[in-house]
Amino acid sequence: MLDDRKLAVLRAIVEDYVSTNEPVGSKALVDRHNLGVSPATIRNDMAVLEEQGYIAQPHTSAGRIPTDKGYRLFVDRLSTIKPLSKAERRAIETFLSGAYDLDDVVGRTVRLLAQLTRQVAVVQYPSLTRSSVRHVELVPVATGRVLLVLITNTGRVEQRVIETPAELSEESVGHLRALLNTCLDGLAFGDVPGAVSELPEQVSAEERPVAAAVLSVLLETLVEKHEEKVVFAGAANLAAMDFSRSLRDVLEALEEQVVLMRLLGESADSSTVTVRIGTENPDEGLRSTSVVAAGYGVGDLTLARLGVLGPTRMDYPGTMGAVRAVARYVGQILAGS
Amino acid sequence: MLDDRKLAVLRAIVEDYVSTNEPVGSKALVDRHNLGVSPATIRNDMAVLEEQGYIAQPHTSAGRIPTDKGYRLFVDRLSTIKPLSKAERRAIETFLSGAYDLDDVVGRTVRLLAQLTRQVAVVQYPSLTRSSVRHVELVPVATGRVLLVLITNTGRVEQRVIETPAELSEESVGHLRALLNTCLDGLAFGDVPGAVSELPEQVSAEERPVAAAVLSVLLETLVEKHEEKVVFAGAANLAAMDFSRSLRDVLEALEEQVVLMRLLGESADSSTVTVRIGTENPDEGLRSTSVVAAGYGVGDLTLARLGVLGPTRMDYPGTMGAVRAVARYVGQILAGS
DNA sequence: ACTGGCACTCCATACTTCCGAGTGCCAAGT
DNA sequence: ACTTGGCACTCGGAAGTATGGAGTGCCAGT
Repeated sequence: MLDDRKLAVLRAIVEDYVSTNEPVGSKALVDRHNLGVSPATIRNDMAVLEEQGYIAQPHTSAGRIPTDKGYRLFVDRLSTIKPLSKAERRAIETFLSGAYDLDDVVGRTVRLLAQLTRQVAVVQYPSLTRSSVRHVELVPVATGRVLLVLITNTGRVEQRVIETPAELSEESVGHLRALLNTCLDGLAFGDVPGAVSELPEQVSAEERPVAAAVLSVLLETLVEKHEEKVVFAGAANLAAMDFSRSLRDVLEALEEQVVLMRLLGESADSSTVTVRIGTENPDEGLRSTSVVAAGYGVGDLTLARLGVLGPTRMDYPGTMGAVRAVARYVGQILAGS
Repeated sequence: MLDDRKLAVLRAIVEDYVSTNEPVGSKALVDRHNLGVSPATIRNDMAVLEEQGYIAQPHTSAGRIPTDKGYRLFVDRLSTIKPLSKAERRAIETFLSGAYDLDDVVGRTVRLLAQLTRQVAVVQYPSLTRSSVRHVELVPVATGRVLLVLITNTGRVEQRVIETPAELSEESVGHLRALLNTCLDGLAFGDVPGAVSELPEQVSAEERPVAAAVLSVLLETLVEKHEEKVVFAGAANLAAMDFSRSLRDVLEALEEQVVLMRLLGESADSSTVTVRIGTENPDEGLRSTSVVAAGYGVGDLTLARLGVLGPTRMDYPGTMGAVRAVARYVGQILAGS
């Protein structure tokens, strides 16, 4: 169907169009890439490619630009992920190694990725559900109020204020805290509900209503925070891009947590880089953008995802390289802290 | 210098220009506002206003638009803050009252304000320096590592991992924790350094190096977090605005924490609404924007600031009303939680 | 199967024209 | 001393009109 030369032509069109942002014609192609044939031949190939839907012309008598389908083929078969330069790797390392808590790691990562790719970077906080309990803390903050602090093995800290139905003595709190920790320490979050269900029987009758309140909030936290936290950076880079849809739509989409979540996609198991191109994107308003994403985590465990959003006209090999590299480094940082 | 009618003319020009976004001419003025005079008279007044620098014409033979100086006069003397409608007040209340922790309060507030004003909203987290200690928690997370959690009276939680120089027994941690809390509980952050300096003498010799490490990190946290946290929302609304400077500059400025901080300005004592117009703004790149800001806090205590950023061509009375109302409600919410 | 030639299309750009809103100024009116 | 109507003038923006060039499709020739 598509012989080698036609594929080469498609690759050349993608590369040229990405770098120049102008529809590329047959003559320009033979000039810049030394295919050993004449423009006329290329034109025939281009006609075929167009018929198959890989490229299109904005107007009659203009050059061709790749379609989403064209980019897809390019990403799948015609390109290889471009590794970062030494300098870039070093930059990542120095930039990320200074972080001192999870917020800081995520913040630095998202800014780094935005700067590296000159696009919009999106980073998801390590998932609660895939984390495990490192410590539970109960702190009385006022009469009738207790603060629940939940610390995960990834360094994430969640807090919730609990209204206790009954007055609570200092030692009851201590007792409950000890109980919770012995019961939950090291437990994966997914296993917490099961473990928790047996707890109320282990406390005295008078503490039981309080314990119940605490536990219900604890479970609620696990569920609610299941809708994960996502941050982005590099919106300024959007201004330099040119969308067919208005910039406003894209900005709006970015401010919706839910959309951001969907955007990164459900985690593929490993740390492979996934690409979603234009209309492959589920969200209206992001139909003229592409997303390059990867999972990151410690060891084999994928904790969350991060990625980059840009125009479909994007340097895929370079972006994929940056995303992959950053994902790996973040994993290392998390493992080390 | 400027008689009443000239002021009325200026007010009319500002109002018309804000609502139509087109330079306003003498004829349009007399039509829309019933000043009892002829266009020619208005022209004379406009000539004076222009000479004084309150208005300008984009090109010869175009209508006039207000200058920054003109807006300034308008805000100071020609307008009154517009109170919100019943519906808007109710919307604020229902939207904010569902919040369950500080992050949530701030997040809801910033989105609310952006939606209400259709501009970019900026909210600063309650300042640490003006807060006081509600509780200090020490949690051993691994051998040689302790997590320091700091809870403020505003519900803010800070955490830091501390590398302890020596191994630390469970009871040492408990001891240190108790010591810290009795010493610091309820203390304003500004007073913490003084109180802390006497602590090392109260611990046994073997615990002293650990205590020193903990204390140094504690103080460091206070200092570092002095650079406050600021969030913004509503960037999508920027797209609808028209800047003389490029949108990119504005977006870039917004992503700089430092700039955002400066943008809200040093806190005026009370909750009065302050306005900074165009070139009054310290930052390059925000020279064509105006900022409407106010402090918020509990009772008389101003904890932080929040505000709105938009084009100089802005509905000042309405925006000031929204900012003032939201600031008050947030104060109430914080006081109640 | 490839190539050179050729007629054709059509977008961008630049140049012109033209209209009207708006101005400044002046002399006359109150 | 203001205010007003009149008038000539300016200038930006819209609409219309070339013009050129890049690119195409097709065809006949190698």
